[in-house]
Amino acid sequence: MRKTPRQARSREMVERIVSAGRTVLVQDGYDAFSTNRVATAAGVSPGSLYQYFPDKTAILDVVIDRYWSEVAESVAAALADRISEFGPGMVRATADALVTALEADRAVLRVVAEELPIHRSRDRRAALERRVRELATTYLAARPGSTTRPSPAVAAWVVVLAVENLALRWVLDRPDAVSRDDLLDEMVALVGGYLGS
Amino acid sequence: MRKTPRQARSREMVERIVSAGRTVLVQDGYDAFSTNRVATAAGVSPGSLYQYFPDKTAILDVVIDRYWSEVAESVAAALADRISEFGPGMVRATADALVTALEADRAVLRVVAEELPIHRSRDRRAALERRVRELATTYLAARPGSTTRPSPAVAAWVVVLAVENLALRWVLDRPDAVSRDDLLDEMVALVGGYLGS
Amino acid sequence: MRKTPRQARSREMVERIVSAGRTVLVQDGYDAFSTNRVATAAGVSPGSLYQYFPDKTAILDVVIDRYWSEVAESVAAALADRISEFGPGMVRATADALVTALEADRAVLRVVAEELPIHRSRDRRAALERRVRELATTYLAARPGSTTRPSPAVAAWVVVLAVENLALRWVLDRPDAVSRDDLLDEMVALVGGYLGS
Amino acid sequence: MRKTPRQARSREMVERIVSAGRTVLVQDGYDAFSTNRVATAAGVSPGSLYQYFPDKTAILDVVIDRYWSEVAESVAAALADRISEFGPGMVRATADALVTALEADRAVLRVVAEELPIHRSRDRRAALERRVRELATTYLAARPGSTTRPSPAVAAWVVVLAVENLALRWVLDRPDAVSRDDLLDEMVALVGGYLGS
DNA sequence: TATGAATGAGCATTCATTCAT
DNA sequence: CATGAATGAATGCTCATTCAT
Repeated sequence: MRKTPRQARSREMVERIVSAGRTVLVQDGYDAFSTNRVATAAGVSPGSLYQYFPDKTAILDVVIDRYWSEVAESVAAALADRISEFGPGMVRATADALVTALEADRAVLRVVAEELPIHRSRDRRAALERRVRELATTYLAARPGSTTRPSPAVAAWVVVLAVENLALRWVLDRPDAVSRDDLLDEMVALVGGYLGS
Repeated sequence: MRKTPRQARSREMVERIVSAGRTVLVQDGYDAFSTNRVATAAGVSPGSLYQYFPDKTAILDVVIDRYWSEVAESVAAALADRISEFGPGMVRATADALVTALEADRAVLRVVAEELPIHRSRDRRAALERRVRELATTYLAARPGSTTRPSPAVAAWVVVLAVENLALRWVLDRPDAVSRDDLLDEMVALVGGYLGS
Repeated sequence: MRKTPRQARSREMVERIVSAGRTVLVQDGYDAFSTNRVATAAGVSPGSLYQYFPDKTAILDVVIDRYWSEVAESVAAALADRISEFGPGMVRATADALVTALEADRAVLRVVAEELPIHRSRDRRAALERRVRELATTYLAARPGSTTRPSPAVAAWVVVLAVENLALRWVLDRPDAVSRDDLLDEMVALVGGYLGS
Repeated sequence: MRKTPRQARSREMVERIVSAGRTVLVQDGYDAFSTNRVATAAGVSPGSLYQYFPDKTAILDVVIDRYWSEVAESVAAALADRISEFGPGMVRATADALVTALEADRAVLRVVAEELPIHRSRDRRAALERRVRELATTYLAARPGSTTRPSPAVAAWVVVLAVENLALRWVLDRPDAVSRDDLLDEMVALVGGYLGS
């Protein structure tokens, strides 16, 4: 008698493996992220990994995907929430959501953003940026005092990248001179000054 | 009669090895950066590598160092050149120097900035950022219309990171929507707006 | 239906590897005792060695252990068998057992006793000596005509070392002047004369 | 102007190299006895070693030879000195000389007798043994109460090996239970008892 | 002779992947 | 499906020896 349909058991296994992968990554670092270690942590045999993932990197990719998806979800939600409310409140709320999301799992962030080669995260980060950029472009095109220069697309590119990287570096480096509030203030000032609000 | 003094022959070998390291890195990627491959590319035996470098990472470190040193030198020189000339000209010239320097060897940049585990470049990039940030802090503290908020240190942190990352991403991603001139224009606008010029 | 239980397969592999190790040691010498060569001789891949042994020396240790264990077992058994029977019969029987045990695998003895750095065998030989010495000490303390000089401990030290080395050298060097019977006769005379029987 | 004839300079170099070899062996151990290390210690280049020695082992052989030669010289001298004086005095004096000689350079003995494979010393030790054995055989054949059993040759083989190994092990292991005087006493007793003096 | 840079075969070990059970 | 023993190519590195200078 089968307790769970095949589909569900698959999901369970994938879940176990990904979760073990995350644990190994966080606790032992990227260099220790070996198939044997992940299999052991997942309580399965090395061979079983290959029933659910084509190779080692596929497991890692899911772990990374998951992290950036969560960040993207939070940020997009915050931005969408405030998109109609023109002005600095929206910038601050979005930046706040981003910092909060990045900080939610600093253990993973540390590995993903410092130990891994960047290209492992590239697609996911690009997706996050594109998503936010599109919302921002739309917003910029629609806002009342919209001028012709910079074009909404270019301005969105600039703003999104600047804010994203400032947030990332702040979370990773925790510079003494800059408090969380300072960070948000400066981001608002940066964006505000640039867009000439 | 000695054709080449000993010192020079050493330098030659180091040069050959580092250059081969660069080639391997660019052509075969970070994962293929093995001592045997570097030795083959350099046309020397594996053992010879160890006459000039203590281990594999030392070779890689020189390749990386070399890249970031060139970037740092260009940017610091451009900034120092224009530091007395307050205003947008300085920002544009510095950003221009940075983009030019980053573009000088895109093949290496691609590997160094995307394939390598980030911590391999971190110290070098941190040094570059610190150097520019210190110049910027000094400049900001000295400029005529200096206000109290944001503090020079914080403002320098924001400006340097924002400009650096924008430049880096532009060189790496070459976004269709943003021309080189657009990029420089936007950087000037971003910094100018922020600092309230 | 499982043909061989897991345990047995493990033992089989260990056996194959140790046996191949012995072969390599005997046929190619200690210097050629490399993991690759042992693996080839065992008909397994180099990686498989490490499923059963932590490193190269562990394989060698088992080969050495095995040899000395067999010798120790034979000698201790012979000695224990005759320990109650005071006098020359015991000495002869024990020495005989020792010579027989050493001769059982002269090929291994040659390598173990002459090619290996001595410290590789030291613990095992020391254990063998200690074991026999303790039996001898007990015997000497208990025997009827026990005198005070030499003390049983000292006398046992002398006797065990002298007999062991004579046997070892005889087996290794096979001196023309000394037949097997000569050897045993002389050992009995040596020990008998010393202990003043 | 040549200060020293070629022959003499050769001797000097050989001396330097052998002496450096001894130093490396004693201070760094057998595993560190590499040509580079010996060359450095001798203050010459690795290549120069090969002008005086065919290969690495030849250097080591001289170091070992030298040690055993000194031991052989002392023991043979002591034995020759007392050979006419029949009885225990001779045994004691010879054994004493042996122990003294072995102890004269325990640093070398430690390496030669514990770290090196025995076969490296074999020929030299065999020569020492043969030399002493011949003297002993002659002595035994000539001594007044000479019996037919054991034959002088066999008796000499037994006595020389037993005494040599007892001395060696005592110097190396320094057993608590056996003082230097004990050792000599026991040797005299062992030999005396055996030869029926 | 003396040099010492260069050699390169060889080593012990790892680990993603496979496949017979 | 799950297993896990077995694989074997590949790794970083060493060091006795050579040979052009």
